[in-house]
Amino acid sequence: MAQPETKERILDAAERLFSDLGIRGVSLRAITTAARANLAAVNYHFGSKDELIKAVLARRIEPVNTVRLQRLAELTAGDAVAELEDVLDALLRPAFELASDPDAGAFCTRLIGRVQTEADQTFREFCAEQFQDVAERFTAAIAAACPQLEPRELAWRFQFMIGSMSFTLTDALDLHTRSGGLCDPHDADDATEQLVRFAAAGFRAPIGQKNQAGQENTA
Amino acid sequence: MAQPETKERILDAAERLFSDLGIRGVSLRAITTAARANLAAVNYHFGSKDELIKAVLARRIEPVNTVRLQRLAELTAGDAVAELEDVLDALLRPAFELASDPDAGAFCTRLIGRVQTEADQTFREFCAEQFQDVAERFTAAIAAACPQLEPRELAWRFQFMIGSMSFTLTDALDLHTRSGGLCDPHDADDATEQLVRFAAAGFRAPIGQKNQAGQENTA
DNA sequence: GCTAGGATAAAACACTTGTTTGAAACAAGC
DNA sequence: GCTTGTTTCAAACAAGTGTTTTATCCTAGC
Repeated sequence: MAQPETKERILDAAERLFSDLGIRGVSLRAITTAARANLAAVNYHFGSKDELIKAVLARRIEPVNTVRLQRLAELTAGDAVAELEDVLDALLRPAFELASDPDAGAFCTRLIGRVQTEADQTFREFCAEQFQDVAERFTAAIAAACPQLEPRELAWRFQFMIGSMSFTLTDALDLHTRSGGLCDPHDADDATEQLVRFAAAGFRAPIGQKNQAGQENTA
Repeated sequence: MAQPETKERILDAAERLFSDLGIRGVSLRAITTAARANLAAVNYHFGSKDELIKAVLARRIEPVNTVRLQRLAELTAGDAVAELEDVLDALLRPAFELASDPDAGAFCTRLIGRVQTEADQTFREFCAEQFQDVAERFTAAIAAACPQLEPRELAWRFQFMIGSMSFTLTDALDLHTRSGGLCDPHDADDATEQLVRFAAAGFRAPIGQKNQAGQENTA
């Protein structure tokens, strides 16, 4: 084997291009050119473009989810009930830390966040599968930390929190310039603490009286 | 003019297909076939595929933003300071109501939510432009309703709320089945009230003591 | 030195893409 | 009836797509 770098050069280039132009907006020729590799290298090393995409995603998602579950396991060791803020921190911080990684962070989280809402069912499901276990365990931990929270509200609010995270990871709406430089989504500590505080308050919000169809709410 | 329906049939078909397969994942041939129109009809009526996409987006976004601003104007008439929940309701409900529209709702909001995070800069900017005015006015109204909220926290939390909304509108993570049928993102009343309550609590959350880089937070 | 086998290279493959063309169909105006 | 302008249609266009093929390079192993 001459240099095992080619495979990784392709992964890096693909990751970067995907995050800029979207999964379907990047051709193999663009990837191989950026990676200084031959066009056929992708099919040789990965089999197909779809397999390359999955490899790009898995390379980043797996470590993040591993850290998440590890931190959660520490928090709930010995049947302890973890503090809500700590649970949320364990879920959110690994993602934002990846985003602040100067190497590939910005690229790949923009990509991951994007794939979750992207049209292509193939990769949305691929990511959802990878996330399912994490979602279930953290939902349970949040439920334990908020015993008064109804399952319905828990599901809603979990959805909102993941949406906040995902949206911020994609750099959508360009928070940095929109805030006049006040907020930096790539500051992992700040982003995590801001969202932990926001979401924790949301989870602890009182439940509405009416549980079915409702009229206008006027405070 | 034989039947002015062709143009709208194309818009409808495009909207539906875009929401299912993504903007770039749909060919003009697929659109015109679904619309029972000739391939050349798109270029004839809209000029190009890009212009068709913008037309699809604008047709739905404009009315929603109009309603939003109208409702906000009513709330703040006479320099009144609106209640936070009412401001959030005015921003969120029109979007979720569109999503619950049995005609085109589900399709187009999935599309709109998706475009915000989609890679293609062209249409992300197009949507951001349409949303900028709304964002500025509602940010100001929220600031007025939460006088104690620092601009930095306000910007973060506004981002989180829009992310929650966008993510839910796209049907990401499939909340409906994930919650075992408990939550229905297409129930406009429920979705609005759930997010209003969640976000309002988030906006009212206390601000962290430390404003720069932080160590682990242990409650 | 020579040879196997993994890695790279250039070229062609069959196919889809958005767009354009030129003719046909159609309604309305005089 | 003829013309006018709008709309529809089938066909072709040039360009770009993922994939496959065939040959060449290069390094290890003997």
